[in-house]
Amino acid sequence: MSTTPLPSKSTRATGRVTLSDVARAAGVSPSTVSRALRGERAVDPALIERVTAVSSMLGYVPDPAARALASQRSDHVAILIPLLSNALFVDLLEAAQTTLRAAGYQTLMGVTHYDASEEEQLLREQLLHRPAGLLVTGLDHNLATRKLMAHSQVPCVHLMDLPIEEPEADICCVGFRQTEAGAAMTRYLLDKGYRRVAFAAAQLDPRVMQRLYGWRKALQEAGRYDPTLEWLNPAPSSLALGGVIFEQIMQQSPAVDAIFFCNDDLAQGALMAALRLGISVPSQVAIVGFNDLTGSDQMLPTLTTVRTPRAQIGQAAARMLLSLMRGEALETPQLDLGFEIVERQSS
Amino acid sequence: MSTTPLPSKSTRATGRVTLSDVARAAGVSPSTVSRALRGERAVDPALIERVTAVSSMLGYVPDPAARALASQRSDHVAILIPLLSNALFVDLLEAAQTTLRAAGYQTLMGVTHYDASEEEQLLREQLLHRPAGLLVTGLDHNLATRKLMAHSQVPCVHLMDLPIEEPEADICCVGFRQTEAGAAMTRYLLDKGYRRVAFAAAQLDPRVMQRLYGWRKALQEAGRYDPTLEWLNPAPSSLALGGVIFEQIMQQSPAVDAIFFCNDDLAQGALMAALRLGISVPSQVAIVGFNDLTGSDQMLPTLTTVRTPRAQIGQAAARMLLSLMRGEALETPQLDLGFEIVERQSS
DNA sequence: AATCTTTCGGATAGCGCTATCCTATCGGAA
DNA sequence: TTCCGATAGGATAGCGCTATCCGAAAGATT
Repeated sequence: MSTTPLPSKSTRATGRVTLSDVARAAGVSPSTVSRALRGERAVDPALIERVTAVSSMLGYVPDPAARALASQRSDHVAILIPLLSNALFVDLLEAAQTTLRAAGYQTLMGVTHYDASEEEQLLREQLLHRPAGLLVTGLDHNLATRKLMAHSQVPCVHLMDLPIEEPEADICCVGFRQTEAGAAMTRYLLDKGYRRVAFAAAQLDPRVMQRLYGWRKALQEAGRYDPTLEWLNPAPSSLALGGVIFEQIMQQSPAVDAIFFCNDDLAQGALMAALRLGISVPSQVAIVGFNDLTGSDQMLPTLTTVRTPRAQIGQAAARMLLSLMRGEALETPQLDLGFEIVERQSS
Repeated sequence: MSTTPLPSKSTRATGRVTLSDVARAAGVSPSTVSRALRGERAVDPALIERVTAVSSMLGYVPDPAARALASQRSDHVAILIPLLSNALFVDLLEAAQTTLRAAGYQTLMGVTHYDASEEEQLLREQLLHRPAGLLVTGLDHNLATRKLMAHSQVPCVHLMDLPIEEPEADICCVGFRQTEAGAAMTRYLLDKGYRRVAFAAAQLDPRVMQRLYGWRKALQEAGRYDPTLEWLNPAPSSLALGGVIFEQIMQQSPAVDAIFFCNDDLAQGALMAALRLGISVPSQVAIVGFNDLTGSDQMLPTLTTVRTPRAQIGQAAARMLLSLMRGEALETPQLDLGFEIVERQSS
């Protein structure tokens, strides 16, 4: 007998502690280790303890790739958001990721840039990794995307939006009623005595449009709707654009006494423009925004806005997804986290 | 013979088009398909063409999990950044991710919150997925993290920072000289005639400290250094904090005629505070920032700042990493992308 | 012409884990 | 007591791919 028992055929050893190592050391079969560690089926508590002990003693860590290959499910959760340049989505992302990570999942982020076909392509790429779950922003997706989601059988939670119609049982989402929020802010302004309340928007994604509908509804109900009060710009939202839109409105509709911007960045830009132009806010014109983004409480005057529970939405959606992935039934498939009007100096 | 040739033992069929399917259809061996599709070794061009054709006809897509398991390398690239609440890092992330995605890699993002042990833990989790590459912010990491990186053998590029000493051949990074940038901005202010130039900082990460050193050096060279001009606050950076710090400085050191904030968010907060307090910028005191973040050109007055090439850094780092992952030698392992002083109204 | 290299396709053993089937054991019902 | 279903551990065949080893053919060398 030589020192080398077998030629060993240059086996591709990786030096990793494997499940079989644990099984051997614990004197049980690989199946048992696998089941004990995952809490699958019923395993003798004493065995579970022994396996756990041996496993941590050997420093065993399951290989996600092997697990994914064998089970056809990875430990990834895919998340699709429109932009990273909007703090709203970044907050959503961070909250969701933190929650998912604590549960042992890795986040695969995709940025769609509000482009339906880019969204489709991103989803396709993400599905290759057989994610255990899916978080997507909004309820509007092209047909191919919806088919991919349905066909993949991956549990999915939608962010930010709720179905406009009555609850559909088969769709899970966490958000708030954008239309209500738009209407509520508008009513607040009307209640404060403003009579010509303009609505200024950019980006024009579905949620912005819903806020617009809310504004329209509130004005119509008050008998104060006027189409010339709508200022819609499809360009991406930014502070600079807010300033530009503000100047336009002031020039072309001097009778406007309040402007409801669909997002705080536009409103902040408008506030800066007002300072620059020497237009007094709110005495000459009130300015309000949406989302309560960073800095809105630092403006001069401070900005009245709608506070939206982004972090809570991200976290709640992640939790809901975790439930779905565990196969649990949801008590509330459509979760409305509400909003809050934050009154500050600009109105 | 019945219609079922074999009991088939309920084989775990997944319905997926596999590499073997392609091999069979193309009349070659699996090895050849694998090699042809990956461009590995030398394969007859005619065969490559046939394999490619068959593969796309069948709609074959390689399974990343199987690939990762067999090759011990996934198609993930891990990226570690300190925060998502700072637009700087979000820009970095987006640029890197876009570049990596175009090359077929998925990004695994980790947010360290400037916490060394959280960084270590995140890296550990990411390394489980055997990433093909690694992007990390900064050059400062705790020992365990550095060991993990070295031990893992994963190609790594560092972001934002360059080694202070002369180039070290074995470390790859893309960034600019923070110290130089700090000194350059300070010299700019001195050249403009400002005499008591304060430095105000928060967060105090290594890059902020280097800017501080640059400021010190420039002041010392001009014979104007005074320790009471340093305003260092370890709290997280924010607009609100910028306002607070500004008020403090104005109260306690009224002779200061210029303030160099280590980041634009602080400077923006200071500008808003100045408006609120009726302090005129720059005639009473100049305010300058760093990074040229969104909104700095919209302030009143517009903010003088240092423009840093974040998107370019993210992209260049991703490209560098792609080279490393291909095993190519780098011509410039330490890439200095410079900075630019943007003079606006606030100074 | 004979030998030595390269070059390039094929065969196949894993990579580390889970799903599935089997089997032994143990109560409780008949 | 006998039988049956439930319970829980074990054995093992893949999951889909790549790394490695082979070997035949073609070119290079003497």
